[in-house]
Amino acid sequence: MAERKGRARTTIQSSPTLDDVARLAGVSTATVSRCLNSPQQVVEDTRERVLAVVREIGYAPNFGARALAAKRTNTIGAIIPTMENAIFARGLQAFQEELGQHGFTLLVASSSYRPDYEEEQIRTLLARGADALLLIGFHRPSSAYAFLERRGVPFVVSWAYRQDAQVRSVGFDNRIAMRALARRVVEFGHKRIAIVTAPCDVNDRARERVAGILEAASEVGLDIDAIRIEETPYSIENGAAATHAVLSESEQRPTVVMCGNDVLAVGALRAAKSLGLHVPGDLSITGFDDIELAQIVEPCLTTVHVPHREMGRQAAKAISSLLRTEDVPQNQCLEARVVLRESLGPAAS
Amino acid sequence: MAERKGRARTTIQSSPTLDDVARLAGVSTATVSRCLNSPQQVVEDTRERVLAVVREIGYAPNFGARALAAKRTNTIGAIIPTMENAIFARGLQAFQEELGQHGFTLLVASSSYRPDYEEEQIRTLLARGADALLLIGFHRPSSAYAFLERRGVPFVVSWAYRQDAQVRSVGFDNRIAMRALARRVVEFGHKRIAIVTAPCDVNDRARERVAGILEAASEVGLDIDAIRIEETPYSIENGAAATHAVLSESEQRPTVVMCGNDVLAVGALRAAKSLGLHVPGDLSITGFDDIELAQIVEPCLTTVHVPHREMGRQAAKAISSLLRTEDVPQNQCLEARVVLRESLGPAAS
DNA sequence: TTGTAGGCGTTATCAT
DNA sequence: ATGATAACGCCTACAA
Repeated sequence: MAERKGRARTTIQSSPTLDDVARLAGVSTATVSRCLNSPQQVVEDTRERVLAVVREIGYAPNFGARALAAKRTNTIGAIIPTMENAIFARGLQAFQEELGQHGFTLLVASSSYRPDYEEEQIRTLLARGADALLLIGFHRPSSAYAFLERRGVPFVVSWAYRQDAQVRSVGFDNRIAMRALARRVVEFGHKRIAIVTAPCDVNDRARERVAGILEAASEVGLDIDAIRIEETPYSIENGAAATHAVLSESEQRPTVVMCGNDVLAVGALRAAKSLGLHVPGDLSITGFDDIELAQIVEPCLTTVHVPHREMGRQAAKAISSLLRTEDVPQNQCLEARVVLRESLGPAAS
Repeated sequence: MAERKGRARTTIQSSPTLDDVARLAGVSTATVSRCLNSPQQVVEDTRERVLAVVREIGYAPNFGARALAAKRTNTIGAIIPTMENAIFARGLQAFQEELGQHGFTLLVASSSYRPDYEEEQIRTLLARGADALLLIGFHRPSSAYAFLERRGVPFVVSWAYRQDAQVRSVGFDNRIAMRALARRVVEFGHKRIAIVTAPCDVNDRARERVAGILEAASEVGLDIDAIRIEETPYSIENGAAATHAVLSESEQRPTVVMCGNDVLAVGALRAAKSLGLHVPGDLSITGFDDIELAQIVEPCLTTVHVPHREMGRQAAKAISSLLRTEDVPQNQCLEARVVLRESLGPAAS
């Protein structure tokens, strides 16, 4: 059954190679290669002839062979914790656009927020020829850093920042940004704060954000130990569940739930709604990231605006100069600023 | 400046190779290769010794070299129109998961909804060693199809369906799905329909959906030519702008705006709000896709639920069997069903 | 079961 | 300006 239809498989014809082009153009493979890689080295006459053949037969250089021979690919690898929600989408898009400007191609992999898996992905991307890597955050086994060092792989950390000259970073200070938001929250009179965050053990951004909240709280003399911290992976569902737990189990209901990012905050919003709580009348909710979602939900989320696009762009520039030149680019700390919207209001009595 | 810090660059040490492993394990490269690719061919004793070395020095096979020698990569390429919003995210995720089960890796590229660019991406992915491709929709230059055929590249079209045995497809019938929704719309008494859709010239899914609406409309004797069709690329902003135009410029305001997908519909919702129109009291709005967003906005979107995950999974299975076996997989038409939610109500007077 | 050796498509170093 | 030719790292007949 379905014998006829399979016929196409029998006419398989593999891609044209440099040799094919060379033969058809009556030159050597070396010349064809030069036409493609350093056109100025070959006289216009032959060049045009060669390129005509290239177009005609639809020749495209074999990437693997090229990588093998040239030992570079102009490909940059990026390993992000998740592709499932929009958290990294905008930044990565900008990263890619800027890389394109510099003649690089992007290869993306996802680590599912698991450092061990990230290490595997690092190997995979390098095996695939990545010339350099973009990594998210600082937290990873020292074996991973050792590996990168041993191989001499240039890499840049983003979505976080430290002065640290050993590890290049282009990002923002998660602790300071979240602290700024928390300060606004306490200014609104909130004294009973709950935190819904991603698991902190393997996620330095989450950890820093929580630290920022605690810092602001202790600045105004709140009891740190009374602050309930609920950890759950980033997702709307999880945010709702965690918030639900926080709201229904506490003896003294918190007046504000500060979430580790907007995705969790949207979940928190949903939980509040399902409990019949009005936001921000009965309960305030805050997020982090300022992704598109933050302005779509109702009420709009008070959050921290992260300059995703700028960050992606600068990270690309850093990597590009790391690869092209000898002067090491500066670490960059971008500004993430608080955005007050409807979901934060005065503390309910 | 920054001389000291650059030192690490000088200790560059390239990746270990098969040769290294072979030498350290005291066997030939062939044996190492076998340990990795067909372990059962080598006796347990040597195998363990070899694998120990592999782990110890952190060997990872060079992908390009492997592709060059083996002429297959177990890599599947997917070219999707956009990564900017969630439209393809869920399906692609499932596609990837299922591919993983079958031992394949996914490589993604984006065509930005431009067929010419897609053709370039096809070449790129093949040059990078993709063994097969996943493409979205049927519309592309015949040159692209010719190219695929000439090269004998197995590929599957998804997000759309045709009986057509020449082109394998795993998807759903966009026209019929949207027609079903449109029938519900007219049942609600709507007679003045407006359509906000992605540009139809290069997008067969968009075209089919519009056709579905027109079909349902003419079934009940509505004047097709009176239906305003606004074309704009998928984005919330664009959806809002197009809807704004439709609502403010029409002499007779439509009672329902049917959008080509949920993203546009969310924009439409925003436009309605900014004009002070209550949804669905003053105006009904419908979407397509049933992405997460559809249930987050207020009011929730009436839309067509596309079985994204199932589609991704089945597409992966189809490609896998296309690659592994000789029997050609059946084309599959999945069901996309209408989901009634708050944004659709009886026609306003 | 294991080793030997040729070749995959490019780039880059020499010559010419 | 162009042409030979030796790598690049791996796979896979084929031989032993």
